[in-house]
Amino acid sequence: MNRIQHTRESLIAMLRRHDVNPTHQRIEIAYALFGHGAHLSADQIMARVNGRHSETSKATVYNTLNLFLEKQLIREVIVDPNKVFYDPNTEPHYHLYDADTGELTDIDASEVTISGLPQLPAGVVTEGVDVIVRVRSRLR
Amino acid sequence: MNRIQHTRESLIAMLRRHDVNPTHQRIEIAYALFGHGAHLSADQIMARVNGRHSETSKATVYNTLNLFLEKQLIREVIVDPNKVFYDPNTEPHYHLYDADTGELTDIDASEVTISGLPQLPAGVVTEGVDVIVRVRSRLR
DNA sequence: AAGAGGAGTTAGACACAGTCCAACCGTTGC
DNA sequence: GCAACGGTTGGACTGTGTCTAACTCCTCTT
Repeated sequence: MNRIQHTRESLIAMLRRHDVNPTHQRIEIAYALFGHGAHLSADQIMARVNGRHSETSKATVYNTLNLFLEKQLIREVIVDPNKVFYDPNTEPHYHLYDADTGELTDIDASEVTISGLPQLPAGVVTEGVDVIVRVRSRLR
Repeated sequence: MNRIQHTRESLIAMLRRHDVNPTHQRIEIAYALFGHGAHLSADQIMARVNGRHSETSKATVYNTLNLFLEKQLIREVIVDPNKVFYDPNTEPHYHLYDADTGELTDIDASEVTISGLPQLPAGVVTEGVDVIVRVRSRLR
């Protein structure tokens, strides 16, 4: 996995490239998301951003995440009924979800091929194909 | 698509086969789910069951859906961040989700092949593979 | 027939993710 | 200095889903 080193400057440049005004809070949130390549939920991001003292409000976190989504900086991963994960990796790839630990891992798309998907009706545009491999680690 | 005709008796038999005590409410909910082959959310099921007069409480609907899940009568489909769909079809198959209409359609699994999924770590058991083709019908 | 017991159901309170809104803040331009 | 505007904020609000303690219904026993 190619982990990129993100400096404050490279993050700002990235925001600018995606037409996002780099404010203090947005840089903090971008740092939380891109700093570690992990998949985080909104509340985990809040916790990271407000680590020492509370600095950024819940509204801003949600506003920013939705802005990042819109501007295609990040991706939404819907695997758990009670929280959405945000994925800093926008390259096409798939996911492995462990329902017991709640951990979400990437699967490289280049290794996987899907064939035989049906023709879509006219006027319909594909947004993407999500593949989620669901596993359990704990015995039951 | 093979649509099966469900009589009250066949539903009761089905519940029994899956080790579920067939009470009045459970039969009603099973009827709502299996009567039409559609994917419904909990509130849609509530609306169907309580069509004329309110008969079944929210708690019972959720209890029953979770019981059905546990007993493998139905499957959960997580595609929308703010509601879970319940799928009466437990055969392996995939889904097409239209984010604009909120409609969820089946894709026959026999036509689709996925190859190249990575080896899983030891002690981890695959629960299933979800494939969701996300589309938009509305122009933006 | 009466009562005990257990499974199932219920209303309503609750938990929690996410949205909305109106007030506020900070920067820029004049 | 001050207007304007984008961004942020707390707090109220919404909607799914869970919890709980009381209640109903059915069956079994005597």
